[in-house]
Amino acid sequence: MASDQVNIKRLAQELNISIATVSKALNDSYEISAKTKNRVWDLAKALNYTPNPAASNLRSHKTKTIAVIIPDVANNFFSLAIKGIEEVARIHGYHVLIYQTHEDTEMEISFTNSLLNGRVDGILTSVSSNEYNNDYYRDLVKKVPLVFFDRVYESLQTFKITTDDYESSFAATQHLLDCGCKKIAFLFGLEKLPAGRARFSGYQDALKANEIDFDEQLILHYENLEEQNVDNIEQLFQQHHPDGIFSSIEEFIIPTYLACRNMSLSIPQDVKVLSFSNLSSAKLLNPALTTITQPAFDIGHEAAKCLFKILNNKGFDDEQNIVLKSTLIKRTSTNC
Amino acid sequence: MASDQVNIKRLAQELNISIATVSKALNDSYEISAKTKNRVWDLAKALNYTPNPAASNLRSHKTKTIAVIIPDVANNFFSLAIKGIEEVARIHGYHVLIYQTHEDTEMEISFTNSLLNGRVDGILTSVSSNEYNNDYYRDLVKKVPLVFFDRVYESLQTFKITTDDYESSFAATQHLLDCGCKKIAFLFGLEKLPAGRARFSGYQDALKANEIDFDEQLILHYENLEEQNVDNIEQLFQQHHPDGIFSSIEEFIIPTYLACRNMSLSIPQDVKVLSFSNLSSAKLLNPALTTITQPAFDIGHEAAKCLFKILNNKGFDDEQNIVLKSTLIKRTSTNC
DNA sequence: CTGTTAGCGCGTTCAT
DNA sequence: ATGAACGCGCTAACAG
Repeated sequence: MASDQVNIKRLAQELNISIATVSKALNDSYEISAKTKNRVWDLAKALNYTPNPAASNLRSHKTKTIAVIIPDVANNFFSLAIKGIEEVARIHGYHVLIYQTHEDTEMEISFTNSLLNGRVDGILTSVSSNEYNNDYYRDLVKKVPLVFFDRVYESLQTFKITTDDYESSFAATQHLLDCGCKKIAFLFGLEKLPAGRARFSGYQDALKANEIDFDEQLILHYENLEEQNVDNIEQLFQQHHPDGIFSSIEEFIIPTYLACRNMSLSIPQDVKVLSFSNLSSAKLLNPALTTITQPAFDIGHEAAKCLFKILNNKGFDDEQNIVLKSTLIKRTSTNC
Repeated sequence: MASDQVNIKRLAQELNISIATVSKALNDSYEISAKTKNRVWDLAKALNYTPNPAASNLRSHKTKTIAVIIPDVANNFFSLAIKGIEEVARIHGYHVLIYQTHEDTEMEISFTNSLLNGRVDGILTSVSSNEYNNDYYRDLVKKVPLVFFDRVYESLQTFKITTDDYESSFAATQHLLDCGCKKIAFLFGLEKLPAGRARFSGYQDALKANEIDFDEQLILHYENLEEQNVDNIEQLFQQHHPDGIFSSIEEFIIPTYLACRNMSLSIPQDVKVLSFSNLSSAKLLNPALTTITQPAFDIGHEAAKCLFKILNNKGFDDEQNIVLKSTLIKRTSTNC
């Protein structure tokens, strides 16, 4: 291991000047002569000097690091969002810490708390699926620069980057109706979060706008077990014969396909399927699947930009709420 | 912001004991009385004390942080690997920094260099696609605990976690032959890395074992532009009429599908397709697609475990080379 | 068992 | 324009 770490002390010794001078020179202080600066810079480069981050953090209370807290890295939406975040962070010379909560609220809070002692300059977070921690976050935003993205608590007046869940959900439902669907089932996920509820409202209101009665029976709630979802969907088909499926989360797609296969229902002839999805392989999905795709990368990008705005302005008392647009991607020649 | 950061000094004052005593008590030193320890712990808990990481890093030269350097986060393989890494890190109480190189060698080196000043205790890396930096890494492994995973330099005698690329590629080719293919095209990616070359060798040797002449014309090299790949594949079909496609990287799947669609070739009737892939939505792919799937999560898991073994033993001079098995997942009732 | 002291590497006074 | 001295928060050596 490098026992001969090069630090400003070493530079100072080699140049026969004081540590303070080296420090100032490295920071391009106006009170150092050009000549000295050059000597310092040259040697620093020659010796491959880089400042010790722990030491400068301790002094300056800046870590050049942000944290991203999300439910799951191996999720198309979040991995794309991270990509966006990482890109912005890199431009600002920042480092990015990743934490996944696995939808576990306690883990989420535990991670977050572990970041409050100055480990990071700011946090980007996409909360787990419930609002139990509303009070927690209300306090938290006073302690650390924090930007919520995608999964937010609506009741919190802070920085939030979201998508137009209501509008896109409305449009999606309208699309299914336009395609001739009369009985559209709604596969419900993220029920405890604004995003999930907004998607549900969009669905309901689109039905209303088309003077179609809302039918509680056509609503299916997400279960954590995949087989259970398949069973539930099959049962839904058997009992209520929907001619359209609108899934509010990506996790329902596979169960829907499996259920249809099991029941020999073909898509989109027998039933039209539309789902929220960020599957990178969406192009390959059965061409009958129309999707609503969120701009995951852009959300990460915007969220990070927002955080850096806060970090630079030092003032993070003013709320900001950015809403990005999702895209309805139609897959078939029949447009359904 | 919390200007009233609670530190050991504060604890010491409130308890009327010395800073050193508090420090020792917090670290459960044997030389502190149970009574004092409890007083300290209670107050620490009450005040929500957590040690300042920068300060303890500076002192102890331990950061409780590791870095992961990969080409791209939003890639099914790497996001799963990160998931595995993150899990192991969490168990050890470590933090995880993420960097993506976008296959850019300079960025890769720049990131890596930025980590050599004590920002992290160790690095997990999956190199970009060339061996230009062989010398660089040969020096690097002496400076910092480093584990390579998936994309490695074979010539480096260090810690490497890889998969059985040659064997699985051989098996895949054999599978296509068993399915009746006579002319199998090979879509070549990662050519400059051992993984890519091993996949190619597996293909070649399987042909040889079946006494089929290798035909240079059936090899297609990956281009960065998707449309270009589509064109190339179409041309391949037009000129050489392969009855099987073996893609050594996931990135060829979509172009292959598009080319087949454009040429009205149906899979697997007209042409059998087999590809390396970690697409999470693989289940949904055209059921004609058989895949070789790498244990991405396990690779991350093993790589991280390996790194922690190094960190704990302090001795990272002994090489270690773990090879995990990939899985051939058949999709159709016809097994092709 | 507890306290005093020193220093990790850096940045920031304040003198000179 | 340069340097001496202090302290960020913590740990570890050494006293007592």
